[in-house]
Amino acid sequence: MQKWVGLLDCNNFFVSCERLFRPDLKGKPVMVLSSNDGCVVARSQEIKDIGVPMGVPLFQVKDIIKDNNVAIFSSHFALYRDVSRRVFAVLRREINAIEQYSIDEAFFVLVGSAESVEARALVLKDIIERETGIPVSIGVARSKTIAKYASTVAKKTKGVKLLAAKEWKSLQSKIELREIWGVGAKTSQTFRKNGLLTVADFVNLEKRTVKTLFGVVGERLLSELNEISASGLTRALEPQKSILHTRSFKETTLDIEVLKDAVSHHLREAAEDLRSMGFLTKSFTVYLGTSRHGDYLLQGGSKNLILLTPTNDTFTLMKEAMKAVDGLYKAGVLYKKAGVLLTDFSPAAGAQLSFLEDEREIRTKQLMPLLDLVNKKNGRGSVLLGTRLKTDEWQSAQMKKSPAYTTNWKDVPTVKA
DNA sequence: TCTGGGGTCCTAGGACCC
DNA sequence: TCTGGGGTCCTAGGACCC
Repeated sequence: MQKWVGLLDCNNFFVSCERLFRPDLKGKPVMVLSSNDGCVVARSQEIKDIGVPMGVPLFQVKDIIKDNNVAIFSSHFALYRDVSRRVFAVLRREINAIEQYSIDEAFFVLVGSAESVEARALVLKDIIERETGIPVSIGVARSKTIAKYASTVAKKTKGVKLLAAKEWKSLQSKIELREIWGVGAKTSQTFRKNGLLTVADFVNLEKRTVKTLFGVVGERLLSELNEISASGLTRALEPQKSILHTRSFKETTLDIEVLKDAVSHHLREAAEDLRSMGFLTKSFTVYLGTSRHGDYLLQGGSKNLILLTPTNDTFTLMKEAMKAVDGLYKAGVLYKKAGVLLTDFSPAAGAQLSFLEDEREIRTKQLMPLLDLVNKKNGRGSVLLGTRLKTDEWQSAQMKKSPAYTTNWKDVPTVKA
């Protein structure tokens, strides 16, 4: 029995989510923008065909939008996460072990002959599309990296592609290394310097040579491209290792109070995520950033804070975070971004009690679950800890956001008969 | 005028130790 | 006069991904 790796990939995922509730946009050009409506982060097939690249700033494609009557949406993550959850719930029901790799992709294992596995993949695609309304593609091969490539072929053909040894070998001299998952701009440049352009060039190298020139990453890539799986579905079982909350501001700011407002907002949300995952954090980082474009490029900074006792208590974290902002802040610098990164997790259940914990800490600790419950019921941010400025100076601009069709009762569509 | 946010893994280099 | 080297642990930052 042969063991295969499948990769399920949702087509133009954010666009497909928006189209679920706007069926009139099927077959029409649609884009989804990043926060602040800054760049294009998802494109319908029609937009890709016009030649709009991924990640391009919105202002550079204004004319194209006008000329082609493009429908535009601000990104709406609550909606995408909810649709994602539905898609992978169906996949999980059909295939017991899956490794969700991103909001719109998951790996899984299939066992059997090439013919039977391909037939199974076609059925899976059909079931998911029928039950969720989201179009998907499936790539199948003997390793994740090849399955990933197969899924790009699938998108251009009937939606499912199984790449077995013979066909894969015949393709190798036609596939550039840059097209391979894990080979970015930097790595492909290094490859080129060594005279390696295609997959065929690379897989013909000695294992020892690859290790010397390209390290463990290169070595792993070599075996993956030689149909020897270098990583199983291990990540499926491993807990998340960090939580990052950050956002660019609408406008730059000189004001430390605005920065504190933003940092405390991100910290509240990150701590809420942490609690919902059942973790404590022992180490976290506060970032203040400047614009990536302009005079203050290197003026930002970050501070890593190590806690005496692991915690998920918003108050305890907040105190430290505000001190960190005081330490990082430089007067006269135009800030454009702030964020919080939580790391070094441990399970909240059965955590050691600290003798240093005072009365207040114990009381607020009991408050946290209640706070999360209220916010879950009434929407994030309905009850807040700490002060909150009246300013929305640091918030992001979202001009084109779709209604919260699936995550907020007031936006649920009604059917009229 | 206008350029995202949320992740993972790896590596180089400093601090420290014997 | 002579002035090690190897190990570990940690962190910041790079590279990559969607």
